[in-house]
Amino acid sequence: MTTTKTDSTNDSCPAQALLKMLSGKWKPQLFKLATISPLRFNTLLRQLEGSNKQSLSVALKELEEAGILQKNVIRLRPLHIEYHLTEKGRALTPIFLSLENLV
Amino acid sequence: MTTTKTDSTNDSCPAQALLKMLSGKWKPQLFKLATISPLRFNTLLRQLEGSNKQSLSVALKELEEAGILQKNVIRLRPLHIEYHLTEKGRALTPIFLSLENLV
DNA sequence: GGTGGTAGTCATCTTTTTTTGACTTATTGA
DNA sequence: TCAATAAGTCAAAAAAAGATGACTACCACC
Repeated sequence: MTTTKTDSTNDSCPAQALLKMLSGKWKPQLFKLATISPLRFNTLLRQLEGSNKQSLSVALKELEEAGILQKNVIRLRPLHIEYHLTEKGRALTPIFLSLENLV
Repeated sequence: MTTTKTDSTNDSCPAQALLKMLSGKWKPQLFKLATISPLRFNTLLRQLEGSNKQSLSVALKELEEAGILQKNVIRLRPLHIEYHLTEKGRALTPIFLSLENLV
């Protein structure tokens, strides 16, 4: 069984999944904020007007699954969680900036 | 009427619209194919398995409106139309490739 | 044992995107 | 003028993404 099925959706375009993931609602903002400082859930919820728990939760989880953000639990009084850029996330930063410059 | 409304969706993230546009279904493939040779409608329809007229039509139109592709009418026997990269589209190419290398 | 803060989940509803299939326009060669 | 090919459009349905509001878990302090 060699390659019989032509999966034109993904085969030909490795960037597709990454692009789609990056472009989901709130994701570009989250990524950009993360290049500045680690993210915290309720802070984001207040910061990003019009956002909501569910969407942020999903967005953060997907950025995490894509290996762009990493979750850190911080044992403080009311228990904090911080999301910060991974190495892959940092590698993405200059690409993101050149995209912005193109606009 | 100065800026009263805080449009946090776009203000803070110039790349967002471009990312969203680029990530629509079929768009990354169309872009990538266009970096190789000009695109033709029915050829794409056969080439991209699972695609359909409507989606390709919309995708091509949006890539055109975004200034990435340009439409050329070629007066041949059954009338051909070619979509080719604009300068902006060519500027995007290296960014696209670095995205692919990141995956 | 009740209150308050952080960080969520869950079911449901709404909105946006994508697909389907029938129909349209333009040109040309027989 | 009829058939064939290229390049679409349009209305409707289906699927995916996003929003809403209620609820949960964990800890600490009073």
